[in-house]
Amino acid sequence: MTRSPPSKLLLKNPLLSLLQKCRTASQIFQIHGQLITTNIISNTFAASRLIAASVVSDALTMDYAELVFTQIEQPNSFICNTMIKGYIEVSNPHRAFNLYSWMQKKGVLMDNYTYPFVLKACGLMLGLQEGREIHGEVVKRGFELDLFVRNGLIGMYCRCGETICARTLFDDGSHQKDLVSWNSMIHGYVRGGEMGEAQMLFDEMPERDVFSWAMMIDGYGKKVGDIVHAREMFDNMPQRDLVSWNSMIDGYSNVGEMVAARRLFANMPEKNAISWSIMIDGYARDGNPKEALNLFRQMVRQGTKPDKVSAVGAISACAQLGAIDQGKWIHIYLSKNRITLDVVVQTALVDMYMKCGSLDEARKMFNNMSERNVISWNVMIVGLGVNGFGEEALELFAQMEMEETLMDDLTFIGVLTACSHAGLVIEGLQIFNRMRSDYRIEPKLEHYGCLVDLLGRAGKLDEAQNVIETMPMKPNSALWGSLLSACRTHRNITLAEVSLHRLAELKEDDSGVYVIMSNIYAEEGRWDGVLWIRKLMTDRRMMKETGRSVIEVDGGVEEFINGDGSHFPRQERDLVISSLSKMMVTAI
DNA sequence: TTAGGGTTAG
Repeated sequence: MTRSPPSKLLLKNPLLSLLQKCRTASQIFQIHGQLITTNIISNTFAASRLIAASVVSDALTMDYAELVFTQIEQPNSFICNTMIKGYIEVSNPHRAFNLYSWMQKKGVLMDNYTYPFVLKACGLMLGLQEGREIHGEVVKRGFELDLFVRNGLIGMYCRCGETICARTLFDDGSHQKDLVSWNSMIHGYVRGGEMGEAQMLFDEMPERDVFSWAMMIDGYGKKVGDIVHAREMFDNMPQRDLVSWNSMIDGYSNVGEMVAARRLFANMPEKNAISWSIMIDGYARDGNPKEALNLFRQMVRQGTKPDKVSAVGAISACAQLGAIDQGKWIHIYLSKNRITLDVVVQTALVDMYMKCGSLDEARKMFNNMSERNVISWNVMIVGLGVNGFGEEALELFAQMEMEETLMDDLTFIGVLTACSHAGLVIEGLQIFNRMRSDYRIEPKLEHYGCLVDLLGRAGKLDEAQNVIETMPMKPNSALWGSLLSACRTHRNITLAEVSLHRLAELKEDDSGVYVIMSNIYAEEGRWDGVLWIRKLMTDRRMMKETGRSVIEVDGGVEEFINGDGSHFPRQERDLVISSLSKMMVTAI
């Protein structure tokens, strides 16, 4: 390919003007073909247009742009800038930065467009060191006078948490500032939860736009949970846009105020998929998966196309409810509507299938994943563990080791839980001991909890007690509770009483704890103990927590509450129970 | 001679 200046003829070339209007992949393919046939592609300007069109198009991946890019012998700055921008858009800041380094190596001159892009890439990959080097380069080449570049620098420092460096640039009076400079700086403070600083700048700034307001609402609502100030901002905002409504609703949802969130959601002038996602996720997190699913169904009915995020919320609601049919329905819906099943959605599906007990589906999904992150592995290991497939969980853990996949503390909670459910005491102990030495992960309270559970279930009660008493941090009620349960299984009254005593000291002796203790006494025929506990519970007016369960009935979710006979006529219910009991007896 | 920087959800 040769480099040639664009002739007047080329500028007017209908193919190139058409390219700017192209949005679909097939349109771009067609023009690409014609550019090759006519050899117009050998012109750098024409190739730039093609790259720009493919980067802008939603239908094409960066792979396609890369394909065109690699065929250009001497890419100019424009082409490189467009590629860097494309990489940022598809959240691949590392490739963006690599291309910048490549430009340096090849001697492609950076211009005032290159720096804002590549600085954003540095901010996104938290590459402070790289950002600093570029800052030096910018100063050396005199680009710090460019407002876009300066704002790029401020943004980069803010993203990397260096608000002080950013502020120095911001406060430098010898250069002009604009609304974006102010907003970038405020955003930096908001990210770090420094709402006082953010507020001061907000009050000082000469003009504000919807960005400024939305950031403050988000900062107060989500970052620091100060819902009162967030609402004040929202109420004072001159012209609310969709984003500010979403931010405010998200703020409420974040602090668990779902009633207030729902009220705003109902009153908002227009909704998008994000508004629905916030509510679905909010309900799912707030322990109301039933309502999360209702909203998801409503969203589909009302014609808002769910995206990946809203689907993940709904899938996790299904997982909480064990609503396998609806989970499958969402899975099919996503495939039918060509919504990409990325690693997050796939992981949510694996988790859902696991929690619903469909292990084969979960395995199939996991095995077919082209990309896995640490969460995907964790979900699989935990799922196998709690479903009693401890050995398989250990195999996966070994596979992770072999593939040198990054592990985190949840991985160890998963694998230790798996060992404990499967009675793999020696394996569990070995893994626990290797946490610090081999993986540099400091065992937390939860890991000690797993260890106590592992030993307790295996009947090694003294060793479990020893762990609790010698561990480096203060044991919590879950640990003593776990030991108490183990004492019940292995009939150890003395240690059970010690555990109960410790739980009482921690003021965590709720009704559940006493019910277990009472059962232990009863199983040993210690009726004096049973009476003592019963009296204690009555004196303290302790109530047993109401038992609840949910099942799927004809595509809906039904909740059953212990003692509430309103669902079925009593006779019918008794009939079902007795036939189920018979089936179970026959099965055994 | 094509383009640019600052908000929202896992």
